[in-house]
Amino acid sequence: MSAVKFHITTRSGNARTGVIATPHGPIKTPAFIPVSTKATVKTLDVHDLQKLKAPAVLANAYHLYLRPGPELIAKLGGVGEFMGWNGPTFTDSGGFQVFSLGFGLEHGVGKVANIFPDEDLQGRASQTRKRLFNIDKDGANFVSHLDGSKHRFTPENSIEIQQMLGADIIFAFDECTSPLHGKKYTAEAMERTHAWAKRCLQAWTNRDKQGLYGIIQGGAYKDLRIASSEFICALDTPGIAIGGSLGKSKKDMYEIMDWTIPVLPEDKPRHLLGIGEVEDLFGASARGIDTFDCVSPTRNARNGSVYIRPENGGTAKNKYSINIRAGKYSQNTEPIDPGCKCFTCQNHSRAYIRHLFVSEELLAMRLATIHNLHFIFTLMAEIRHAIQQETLHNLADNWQINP
RNA sequence: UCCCGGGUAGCUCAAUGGUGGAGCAAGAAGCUGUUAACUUCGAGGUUGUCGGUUCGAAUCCGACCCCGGGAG
Repeated sequence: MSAVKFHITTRSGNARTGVIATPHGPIKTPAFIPVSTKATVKTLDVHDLQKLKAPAVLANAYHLYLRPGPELIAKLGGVGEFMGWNGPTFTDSGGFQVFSLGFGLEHGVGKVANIFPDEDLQGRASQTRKRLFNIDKDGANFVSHLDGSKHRFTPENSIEIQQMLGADIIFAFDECTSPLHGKKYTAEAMERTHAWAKRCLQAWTNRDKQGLYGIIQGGAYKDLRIASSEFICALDTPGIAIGGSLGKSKKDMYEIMDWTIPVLPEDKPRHLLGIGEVEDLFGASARGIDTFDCVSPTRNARNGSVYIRPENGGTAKNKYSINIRAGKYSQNTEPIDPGCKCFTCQNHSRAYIRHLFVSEELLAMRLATIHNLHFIFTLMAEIRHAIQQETLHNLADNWQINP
């Protein structure tokens, strides 16, 4: 008996709408899942999340393992119960931290294009910091970023931790690579991820309560992506995630999706890890992605970057957000995004939000987070509606996007 | 009126004869499975004014202006 079931409700081209049934309720797809790394969507409480109609939240095994510990969370009823959230929950495996606190920390890079296409590892040498994770064949040793204590993750204990955390959807322990990794290393990491995925499948015993997603790797290499897709799909997990490096540009990212998605079975939910920005949500939904998670809306909100529709004052370079700290908003009485129905825009001006940011008032981050998540959830609802109406291209045109 | 101290970036202050700096503020950019209320960057100056000494003055000298404190 599978804990996670998916059925498609409509199709339009490669895009589809559907419902993922979880033990804590349904998720209408395509859906954006906000990140609640340490069992909180930063600055918000669960009442906010309910009012915003967050479809689910995604917490993190590495962070919750270090603090407060999976035993405690298990004892207190699992991560959802612990944080007072009664909707669906996901946990990430800690695989991303193997990368972000290992290679990523050492070289100052992420999984997507935050470098110039011709920049290489040499050019990044000045940004090196000491890595906290060291990977090996069977897992990864790491030192806690909190207190320097030594720990080890393996596929088996990642799954065990995630079973203790008790989220509805859990992810295989994988190795994420960066756009800076060459094909040889990316292939090694992929093979390791495949071996680990089999071990995760073995270790996954709580099948009637939690659904496991396998994770496809392969970087920006077509043959690797296809091979990885075939391998992971053959494991027959309840869901499939696309992880790893998504290249050095949005074009690369879409290319990777175009290689990968045709290999995937129609009847399983597809999660795109760590994406997205506004354009990405269109492009990936149009290609048949069902769920996303990303820190971008919440982190950007806390850093003063708030989302707007393109007609409301964006620049050619940045059509979908403004920097609300900018001096030019000091007397601006409009809401962040005119027409937005969120609490923040219904009640407060750009001038006030700017003042709160400039004054380093905590409310700034909360109001901005409410806005950005409302914006993204509204966008996802529009995308679902457009898929149902077969008008996704019109919607994209309205948003000045070529997905 | 006299005495003392001071006047350098928006603010608080360094620099004691040898190319005027810092912190904060202000400005801009960035952030994609959160080590992130984070990171990066640029700009900003006739050193109160006028004169003098000196190869060279924020620095020494004189006058004046302004601020603070004290005396009468």
